[in-house]
Amino acid sequence: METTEGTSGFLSRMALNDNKAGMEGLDKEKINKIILDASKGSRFYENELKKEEQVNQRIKKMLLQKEQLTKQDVERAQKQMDEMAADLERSRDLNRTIVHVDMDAFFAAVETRDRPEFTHRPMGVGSLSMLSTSNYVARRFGVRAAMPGFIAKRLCPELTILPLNFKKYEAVSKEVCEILAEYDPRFVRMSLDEAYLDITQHLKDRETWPKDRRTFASGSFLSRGCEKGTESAHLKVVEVKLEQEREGEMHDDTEPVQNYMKQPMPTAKGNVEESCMESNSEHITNEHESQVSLNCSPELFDDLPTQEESSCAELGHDSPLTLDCFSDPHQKAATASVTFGLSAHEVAKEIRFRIEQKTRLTASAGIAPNMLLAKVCSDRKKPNGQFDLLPNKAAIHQFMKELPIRKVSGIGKVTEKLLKALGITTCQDLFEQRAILAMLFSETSTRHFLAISLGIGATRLERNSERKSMSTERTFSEIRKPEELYSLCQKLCHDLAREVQEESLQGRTITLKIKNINFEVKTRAVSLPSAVSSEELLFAAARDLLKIEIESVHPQPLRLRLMGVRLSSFVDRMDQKKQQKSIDVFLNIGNKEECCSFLQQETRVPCPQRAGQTPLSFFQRVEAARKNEAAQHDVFTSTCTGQVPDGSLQSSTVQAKNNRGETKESGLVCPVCFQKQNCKGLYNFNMHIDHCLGLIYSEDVHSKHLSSPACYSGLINSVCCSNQSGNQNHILPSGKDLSTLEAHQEEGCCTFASQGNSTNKEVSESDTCCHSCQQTVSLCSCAGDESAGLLPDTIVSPESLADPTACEVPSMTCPVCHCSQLWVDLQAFNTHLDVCLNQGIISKLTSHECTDMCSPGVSGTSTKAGEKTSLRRNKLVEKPPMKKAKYSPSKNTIDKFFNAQV
DNA sequence: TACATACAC
DNA sequence: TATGGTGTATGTA
Ligand SMILES: Nc1ccn([C@H]2C[C@H](O)[C@@H](COP(=O)(O)OP(=O)(O)OP(=O)(O)O)O2)c(=O)n1
Ligand SMILES: [Mg+2]
Ligand SMILES: [Mg+2]
Ligand SMILES: [Mg+2]
Repeated sequence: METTEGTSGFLSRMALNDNKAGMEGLDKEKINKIILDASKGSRFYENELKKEEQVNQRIKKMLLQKEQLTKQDVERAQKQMDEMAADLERSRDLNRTIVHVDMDAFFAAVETRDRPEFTHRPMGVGSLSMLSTSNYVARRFGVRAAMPGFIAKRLCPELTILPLNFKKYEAVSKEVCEILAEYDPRFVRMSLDEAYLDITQHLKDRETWPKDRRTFASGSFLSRGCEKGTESAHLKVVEVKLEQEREGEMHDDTEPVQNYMKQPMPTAKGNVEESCMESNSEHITNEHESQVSLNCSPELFDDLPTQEESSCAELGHDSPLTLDCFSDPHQKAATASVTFGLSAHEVAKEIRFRIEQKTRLTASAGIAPNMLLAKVCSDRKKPNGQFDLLPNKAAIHQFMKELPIRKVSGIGKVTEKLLKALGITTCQDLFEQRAILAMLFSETSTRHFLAISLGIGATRLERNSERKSMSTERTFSEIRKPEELYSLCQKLCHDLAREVQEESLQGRTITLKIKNINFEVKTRAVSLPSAVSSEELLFAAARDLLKIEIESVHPQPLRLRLMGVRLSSFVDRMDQKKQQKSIDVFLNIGNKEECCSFLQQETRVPCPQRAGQTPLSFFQRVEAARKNEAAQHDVFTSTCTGQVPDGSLQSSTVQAKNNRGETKESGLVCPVCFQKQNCKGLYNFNMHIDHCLGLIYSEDVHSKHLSSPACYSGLINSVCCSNQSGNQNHILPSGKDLSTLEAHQEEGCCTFASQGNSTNKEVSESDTCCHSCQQTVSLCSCAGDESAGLLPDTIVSPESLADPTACEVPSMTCPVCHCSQLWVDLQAFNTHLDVCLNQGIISKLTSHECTDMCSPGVSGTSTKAGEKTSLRRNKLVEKPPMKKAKYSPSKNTIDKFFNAQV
């Protein structure tokens, strides 16, 4: 409060533009007042005030700190910053041409396309509770994304709110991406409606192209897009022949993009006039609006303010145009061809043109030598425009000089306010205050600020990195009954588990998020010793966290308005593969050269060199594996004496001893230790196998559909990982030792410790609990779903079975009925397993897995999975020294987005 | 590792 | 009546 505006700061800070008021919109005062009136007294508002106060405190502290800085401090910092700046300067690369493309009022535009009656009427997309976005007409009234619909309605009673159609947005997005890919196959999608392209190579290629490759038919009518086009009445189809570079033009623009509460008044966009302003003499930028050159939808012909001429003239300046007005606006077949030039500017125009042709939606673009600048540029001439920043230092400097820091991606509401308290508003200020900043902010922030102030950003597009977390959350009307809270929590876990499993992820950290009815948010997290993905284990953890929260306010009820569950700390792709596929390796041990080498390489376990020899039988392979295992860990002391008659079902002749010399009878036969197991159901059987394999039971067992021996993790994993960081053996927690565990197992548990060395009592932490009886971390007890015991989830997609010969399947022995046959192929074996399991569950052993594991350098170039390939490669790309705001939301699923507004 | 904050769309 | 959902980065303890 002391620092900036007075009361109700978060509302009053709105720096609204003045605007044609009246019918055309509202002015800033009115908007502020309406929003304030609508918010005042609400729990939401109270919480906003609270948060704002915290920020103010932070500012206060910061200023205090600033006062105490000595001259020497600052001088020293100045020196360091100058060095850093020089460093950054040296790293500046002006040789790339980056384009940022962003669709205009995206969701709203899609809706408008399909319901043209909203073209000129204020409209928002979402619900009365929350809007995802609004069209440009509505924006004149202050209606914004992330604003609740009911407040939007107060701002603009005429507002129509349309529900979300996420599938449509996805479809459109895909269409756009198809175009973008032609200019840069490695373009980076930042969200459904925007992407970065590096067109440097395209520009070179383009030079050599025949003209017709830059020529496009202008077919049926296009939406003239956003309301900006409202002013452009006359359809002009053009033949653009631009080979020359245009004169630069400087255009200053517009309101900061902000939270709706602080949003400046959206102008009715005087872009047209502005774009005709005389160009800056320093030729800093090129900018150009091309909507005029694009088509309009038919109904636009009726309205027509005519400030267009000047714009046309401007357009003509850089584009020799042939204007061809339609006489009949309803003649859909009218066409003209449009040829675009060779420059980056022309490329962006071409892209936008093609997007509009294809989708009937408009996009804006920014062209600059790096991502940071391109992003700012794309916003500058919105909607339906583009802004072009020349790749030289002078131009950039000029551009940055007046640029409000808030315009930069990554600088948001709070940072803006913090910096404003230091007298920093523009990027130039940011540069000038660098010494102070260095003293008050972290090195990371300081560096970031400095880079921004210099207009230096990433020049290499990094492929979206692998996801780090996945979550589901939901807002609801107050819930306070514990039963309901728990059941909601379970539902969330259910949903999350499904999606996690869809991506074959497993994570170790579960985070519960809650928001109480006062909008106070808390997160509570727990990290497990092993990665999980099942509903049951997620819920077991989340439930415990929730329990703590409920108890913490007891006897008051925990009154929530939101709950969410997140999974993170995913196991590394390779590690996961090891886990999931180790049974493959296990079964193939001694049989596949690659597997052997893999084993040797990863585990330093001596592996018999059997390449080229007769394939081993299943038993031989199992035995070989066991010997390796035993040699390494000296755990499996039992010997396999089992000799199973071919074709025998439920073989009762198998003899196997566990490490205490006990013999078990009846039930399923473990394919690893050959003990017959008395486990009730597959659930326990699976757990036994996992244990037998020596791996921490990592829960796949709960998965719904299916199963695969390929998922039994274990033997290999335990061998592979026991000496690797991240999966070390743990010392048994105090109070427990192996005998405790053994005693426990004596009590009827069918599992036994298989990991670690029994002599020194080292054992995997997870072994301290018995998974079979579901006392692991007490996680499973709540699931109560033992009957659903399934074999582990397959991580293997059906297509990976496409080539059953890739890994030979000689005489496999069914781990369930124990019959041994010469299977025709993998599929036959799997089919047998299905029948045998009689669970309606597909059990698949796949063939590629082994190969995949063995040649980690080879990315899965498989059929349609280009993405997995790129994800892999991503890690090889070195990070640019300069930090850019990283954001990879493309991982959202439709489901999730739907969730967003339901 | 846990948690809160800030930011993006 | 009613103020979202998903994901990443960073600072701090
Ligand atoms: N807080 C937000 C912001 C955006 N979106 C959705 C709706 C938008 O249509 C889409 C794209 O976001 P943009 O920031 O690009 O905004 P628009 O495309 O709607 O408008 P603009 O013309 O300013 O780009 O993402 C959302 O759901 N919630
Ligand atoms: Mg957009
Ligand atoms: Mg966008
Ligand atoms: Mg910003």
